[in-house]
Amino acid sequence: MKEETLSFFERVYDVVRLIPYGRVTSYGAIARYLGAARSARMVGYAMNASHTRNVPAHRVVNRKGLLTGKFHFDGTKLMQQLLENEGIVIKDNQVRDFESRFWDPAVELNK
DNA sequence: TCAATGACCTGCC
DNA sequence: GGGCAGGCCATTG
Repeated sequence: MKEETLSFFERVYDVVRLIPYGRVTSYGAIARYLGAARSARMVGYAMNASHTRNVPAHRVVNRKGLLTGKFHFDGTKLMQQLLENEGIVIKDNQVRDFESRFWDPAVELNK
């Protein structure tokens, strides 16, 4: 396997894996939870490498609830199908009731 | 080592 | 209210 020195990616993967079923979070939320709110871009970049890891990146969307990374999946509809499979409604590549489905690790994990 | 990129976010016009 | 640009941090070439 690969133990590339506990990089930020591992932290992101860990949080993403903790996302409950039927819930979604944003890059900024994870970044903020990791203490790098200004590194939201890094979170997205980490997901780019998530392909080599068992990480449900489809549960991670941008601040607007838009499936920005759907293009990076095997199929553009794969991400949407995965979310819908979890009970999440997708409208125009956007998560419906995103605020209701939003899962903030900084709050849920700190509870 | 330096430079450029990146599935973003916030602020300003 | 909507659209545009810049900034930040880490990884890779």
